[in-house]
Amino acid sequence: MAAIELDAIDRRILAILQQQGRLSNQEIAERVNLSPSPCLRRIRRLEESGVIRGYVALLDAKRIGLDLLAFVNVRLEKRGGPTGDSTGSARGDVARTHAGATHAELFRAAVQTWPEVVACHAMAGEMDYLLRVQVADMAHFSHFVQDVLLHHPSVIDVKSSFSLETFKETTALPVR
Amino acid sequence: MAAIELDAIDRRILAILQQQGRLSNQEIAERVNLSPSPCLRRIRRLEESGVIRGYVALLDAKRIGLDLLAFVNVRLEKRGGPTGDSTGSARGDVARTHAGATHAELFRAAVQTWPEVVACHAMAGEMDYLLRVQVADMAHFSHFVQDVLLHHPSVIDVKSSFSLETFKETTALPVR
DNA sequence: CGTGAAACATTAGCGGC
DNA sequence: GCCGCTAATGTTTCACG
Repeated sequence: MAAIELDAIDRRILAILQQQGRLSNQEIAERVNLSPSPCLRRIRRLEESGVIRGYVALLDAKRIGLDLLAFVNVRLEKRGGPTGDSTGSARGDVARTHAGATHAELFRAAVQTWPEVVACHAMAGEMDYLLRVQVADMAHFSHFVQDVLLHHPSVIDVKSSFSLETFKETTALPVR
Repeated sequence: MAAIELDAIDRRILAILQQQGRLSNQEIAERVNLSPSPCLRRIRRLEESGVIRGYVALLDAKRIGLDLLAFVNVRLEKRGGPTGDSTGSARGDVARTHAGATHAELFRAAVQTWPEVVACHAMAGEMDYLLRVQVADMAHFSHFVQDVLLHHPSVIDVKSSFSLETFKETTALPVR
């Protein structure tokens, strides 16, 4: 996680690849005024250092039938595992079952397995987790909240907000 | 925006490209048990139909010094443009200045120019917009809120929440 | 950093199922 | 319609100056 030194050319390469991740090395080299080999060496260095995490295709959610985007705030049980005894823990106990998992650990593991949850952040403030949920329609969303989320033993309650329209959505981070 | 018919092979191709957007067509063809040409034809069809919006490199925010992720709820003025007379509008007026821009339009245009705002959604419910803001540290965030966001004539007030940790974050949508 | 050559990938045309 | 072959063209990659 050491901060990697980036010069002006590296930043231009990153800006380009954040917009068009499948450009050929030749094309990139041309745009940054380098010949293909040093350009490729820079790209490999950015990949190996972890600055570039990977390359992905972005899909159009509406065109694959995912018309509903919701943000769901989730509050979890704070003490005791779902099966274990939750009362009588000593002060400062991290809540664990005898299986050794806290509510937070169980919830985070479950989140990984739910494909409609595309992002999950632990939040400062009153709500524990913020989920970004992408589903086909309100019927699917309702099913997800009632039968999946609220069914999970660690979840106390949820509050949902719905996106009416997305005006900006980019994976490109500002590279200064 | 017509829904495109996707068969099982199309869905496998999409699943692969959502994970590894720079795989060669040959490699993808092998994984879906097709020869390169029909595989490429399918990919081109998915690109041209707009199911695949594009290809991007994903960067590691921490490695480029962006350590703070915030979600900002923004409430806007509802009536009147920022310079025009806002009182005495007939009922049902969409609030416009004589320049012809509503508060919402001005705000949405401004959002496009702010690189730290990586997403902006119009939300149902009490808050008008949800922004995802990616910055280096609290000093930058504070500057952004005080001098940029609150300085904008259409913004009434903002509420910020901070991500402590991100447990899941994927651009891959479930392709059923 | 750049050059060049070998290895590899893409893509259009055509025949077959 | 959709698949797969072939062959020409373009791209990546690496040893070396």
